[in-house]
Amino acid sequence: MSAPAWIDRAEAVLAANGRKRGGARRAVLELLDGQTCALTAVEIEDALRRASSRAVSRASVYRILDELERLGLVQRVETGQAMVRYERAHDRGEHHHHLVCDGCGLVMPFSDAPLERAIVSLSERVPLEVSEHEIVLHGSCADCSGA
Amino acid sequence: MSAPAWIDRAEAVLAANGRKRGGARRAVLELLDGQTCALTAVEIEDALRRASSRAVSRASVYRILDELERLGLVQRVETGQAMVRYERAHDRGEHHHHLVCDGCGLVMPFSDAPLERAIVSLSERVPLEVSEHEIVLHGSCADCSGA
DNA sequence: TTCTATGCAAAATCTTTGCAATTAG
DNA sequence: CTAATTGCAAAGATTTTGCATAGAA
Repeated sequence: MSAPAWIDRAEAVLAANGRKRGGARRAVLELLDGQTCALTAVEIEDALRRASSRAVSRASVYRILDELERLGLVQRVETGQAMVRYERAHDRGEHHHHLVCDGCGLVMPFSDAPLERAIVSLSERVPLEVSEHEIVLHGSCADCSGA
Repeated sequence: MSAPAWIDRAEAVLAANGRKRGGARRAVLELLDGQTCALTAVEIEDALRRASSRAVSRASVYRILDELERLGLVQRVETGQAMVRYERAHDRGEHHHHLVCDGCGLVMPFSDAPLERAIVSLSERVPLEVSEHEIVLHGSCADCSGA
């Protein structure tokens, strides 16, 4: 899948921008590289603290995420849950969006080719030079619908 | 357009839920009814303070928006600009999404039938009982692209 | 009267900054 | 040695809550 390892590309981009390596950022990159969906800054901090990897201060998590976002290495995901979520920027081709259960807060990824085509087509007819798009479907997951 | 006046429907729903009328909420409803796109809580507060209408405290604006949202009368819009935006819930048929200029923060509405069809179709194939969906296209507006 | 609506100010959250110490190149 | 990286604590910004008063039914 991410053969050219996203994490390697990230390090390359960082180096190209005159950045030096740091343990905190490395830990964040490794964590994000292993995720299948978006995490909040707090979830990232907690995961790093627990997962033995290496604890990283809250402020650093924010600073690192902010920087990675500006460099296009991670993408913000607004799920309408008060906290912003971040995830690895997708390599061309793999691209997903999110399903959010308003009952329990569960966030799941999904992707749909027809939808992507509709977006691409639309992007050319709109008064904005589109660079990104985000789609979030809200509803009730199986567990919450049943309960 | 909104012949059955959204504002009247809102008052009806509120009454049906045992709510009493209040000047602050009325002012918020009137303001939202006249908007073509989403506003933040602060923008709403400022608009009311200036527009002579009636000043409403920040806390009340939040409480009112929160309540209107739970009753399905207004919809939250996450534009990735730190503050949540709110707008009148759309009557069936008219339904729009948002274009956000990451350069200047401009937010514009747009709608696209093919995209809506793709969403509806997709909603039936997803592991979530979908009740809402939100689409945000990010990019650079004419002014910002030129400059 | 009784329950809702509001304002004000304090509190809670999430995020950003300032500063000093550390570390990569 | 110089500039980037981090942690910690303080500061900011946005949103929520507690409490007392005013208002609608």
